[in-house]
Amino acid sequence: MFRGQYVHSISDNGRVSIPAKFRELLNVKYSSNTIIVSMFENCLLAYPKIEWEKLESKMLDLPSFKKETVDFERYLIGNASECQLDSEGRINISPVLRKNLNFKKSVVFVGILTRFEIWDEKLWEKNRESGFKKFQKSRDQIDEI
Amino acid sequence: MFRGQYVHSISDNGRVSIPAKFRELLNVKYSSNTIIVSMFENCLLAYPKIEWEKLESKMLDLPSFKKETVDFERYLIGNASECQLDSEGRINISPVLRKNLNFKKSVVFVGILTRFEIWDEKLWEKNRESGFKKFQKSRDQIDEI
DNA sequence: TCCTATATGCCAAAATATGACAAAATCTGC
DNA sequence: GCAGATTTTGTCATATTTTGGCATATAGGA
Repeated sequence: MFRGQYVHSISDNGRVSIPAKFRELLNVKYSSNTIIVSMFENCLLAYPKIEWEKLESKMLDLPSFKKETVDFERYLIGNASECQLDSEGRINISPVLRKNLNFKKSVVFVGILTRFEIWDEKLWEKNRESGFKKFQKSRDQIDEI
Repeated sequence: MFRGQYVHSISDNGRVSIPAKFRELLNVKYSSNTIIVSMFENCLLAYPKIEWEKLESKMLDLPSFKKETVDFERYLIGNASECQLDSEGRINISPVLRKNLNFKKSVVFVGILTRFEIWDEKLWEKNRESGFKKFQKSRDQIDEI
């Protein structure tokens, strides 16, 4: 499972290396070094290809011209890109995504079970306080655990 | 699958190159460099020929005198045109379509699984905020995922 | 038929992505 | 705390993609 936080720097042309722990998981558990990166709220969202394809196959069954489908897919698929890790475990993040999320010098990788997020470091730091508050609030909503 | 966003500039006479990633998919998966381009909401909608034909055959099954069918088909089929990519992977967009959609300097290609959209960049940027809101809303509607 | 506007083909420059290598930084076991 | 191993980062060369320019072809309108 993806877990924990790692801060990495990102080069001028958008290259950034995936944490070694995450790479190992991709190798061992998913036997693949392909991930799909898309946008979410204020951060990138990355899935191992197999996990992502589960999502896509569900989307293919949706009525393709219905407004909700289009809005959903235009955002989630329209911002997605497939990345192969290179020989040193790096990926490229497209100019569009970097611009949207205001990626500057460093980014934070946040592991979340079957996926991980990528945040601009500054924004991540800024949200730390409110993140804690949101966590406190969420505790009361989550009855299943 | 078509995924992600690419910004390309469009020449004065309406020539624009299809993103390399999309071209590769056309080659590898569809073994064809023919696409069908039609109009959609504020943007163009493009399908590989095979996908377009699937769509057409589904339409043939619709009740052909029903008002919704006629309205739907008249718009989607009536605006469609077939394009071959040239040797550098470019297509031409007719003056009529460019005028309708107000295509100026740059356009954005948005991959959506079996098809892709083409937007005027300015308009796409203007809609980014509301696009995110629509995505947030649609998440609640799409309970399969 | 000729003229104009648009479409097409070809070439090459500019911009961008990719791959390989090595230096720097960090982690690990002792 | 140290030595060796691993990980992360920076740099440069190369390949690919995108763009612009120009010449030619084609079609439609006067």
